[in-house]
Amino acid sequence: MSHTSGVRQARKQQTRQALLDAGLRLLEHQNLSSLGLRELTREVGVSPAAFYRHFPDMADLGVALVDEALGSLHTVIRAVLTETADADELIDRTVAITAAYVTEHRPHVRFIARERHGGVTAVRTAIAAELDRFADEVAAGLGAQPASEGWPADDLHVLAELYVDHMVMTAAAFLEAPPDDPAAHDRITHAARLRLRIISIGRLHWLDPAVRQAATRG
Amino acid sequence: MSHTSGVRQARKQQTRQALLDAGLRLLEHQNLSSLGLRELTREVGVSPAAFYRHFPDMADLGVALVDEALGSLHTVIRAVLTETADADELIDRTVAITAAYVTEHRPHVRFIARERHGGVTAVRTAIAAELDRFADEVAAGLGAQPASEGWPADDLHVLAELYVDHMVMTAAAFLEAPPDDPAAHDRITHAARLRLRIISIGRLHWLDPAVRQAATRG
DNA sequence: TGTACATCAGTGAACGCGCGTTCACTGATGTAC
DNA sequence: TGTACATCAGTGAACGCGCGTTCACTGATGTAC
Repeated sequence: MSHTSGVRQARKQQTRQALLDAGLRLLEHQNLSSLGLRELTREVGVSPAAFYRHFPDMADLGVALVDEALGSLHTVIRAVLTETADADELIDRTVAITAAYVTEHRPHVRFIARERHGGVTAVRTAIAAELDRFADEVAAGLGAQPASEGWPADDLHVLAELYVDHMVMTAAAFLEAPPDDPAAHDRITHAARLRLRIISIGRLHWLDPAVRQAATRG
Repeated sequence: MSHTSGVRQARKQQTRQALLDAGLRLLEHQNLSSLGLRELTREVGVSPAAFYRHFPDMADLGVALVDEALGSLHTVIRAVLTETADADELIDRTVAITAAYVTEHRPHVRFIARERHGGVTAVRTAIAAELDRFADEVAAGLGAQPASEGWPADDLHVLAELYVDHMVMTAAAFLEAPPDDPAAHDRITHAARLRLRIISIGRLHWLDPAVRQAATRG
């Protein structure tokens, strides 16, 4: 029978984690497609061949990093969506959580932003799949709100994608600012809230014919 | 006196352009940070050393590609903003122009999406600068509209950035779809219009206290 | 128009270097009895 | 508990290869007179 918690397994996991951590460190200033296998194992302090005990290639390590970066966010998103009823509070909490996530997981967020449209197909696909799942969860959350009455499911999903894209956009903005610049932090927070509120208001009046007509007059 | 239109200059420009074109071709499936100098000159059919007659390094070629990809869009943006008064028409034209630009300049758009958050600082900076200029132009256009009365300049700029980011987001969506898939094209067009309309409606009712209060009730 | 000299885009060879992958191996950990 | 064998994460040497950069060069184009 195979053992899953022995000393050997634990040590293997440690090395695997060291590879992921070192990868994230080295990817601060470069793309996954230019990260070298030897460069990575040198950083960790193992022989180049050791890499193959954990990943078949770099793309595979990248996919593991995607999971590490985004996998834990699903429960957070569901919690915020179900616990928060008030729209303004939801916006503030969403922006605050995004800011906190960037502060605490800066290298992970940078990796996602950098590889979302990067040159490694498997990684791009993995990121897109996670973001799609986020959109599904947000769509489910929106669908449960009274304000969504009269919305076609398709359009509700477009709206959910808009919120997700906006979250990513805000995370990227926090990323570009220096980590210890309160003024920049506040500016980005303000902008993110403003944008979310505009979308929220637009959403609420989407089905109001009088409002729609006014909107077309620009 | 230096000659700018001689046979020699023209031939030099041809080689330079061949390097840019080949670069764009090779960057379809990889990042700039992993594009090799020899790989590029091989594709063009010149010796590796010839590269240095045109660019000091790959980052510099990347910056030239940014200019090629985004430089010509400023006049387009200004034209659309000043010529179009009706909001719905502006939305439709913006989406149509975005779709056309992706169709006609697919490799350029892919390059921008890929390197916007990529590992080459000089290129990232150049892209950010161009997008900032777009936002300035959009902000100026919005400021000239009667619907912008009562908006602080800062918030108007946030709104302009939202429109620009949305344009990039839409371009990325067109990019991910197969080039010859009318159904996907229509779906993305519909989603892009819907999102722009929601933002447009939210913008118009931003300063309406009754509407804002309703929005916070979610 | 012709001639003598200057410019300079592109060449081709050479350099040292780090790369990804393979392989037989070692020795600590795990298993069976 | 002790022993004999199996497993397997990590090693270290070796391989062929393509890389970026340099340099003196060539020969077509440009300039001066």
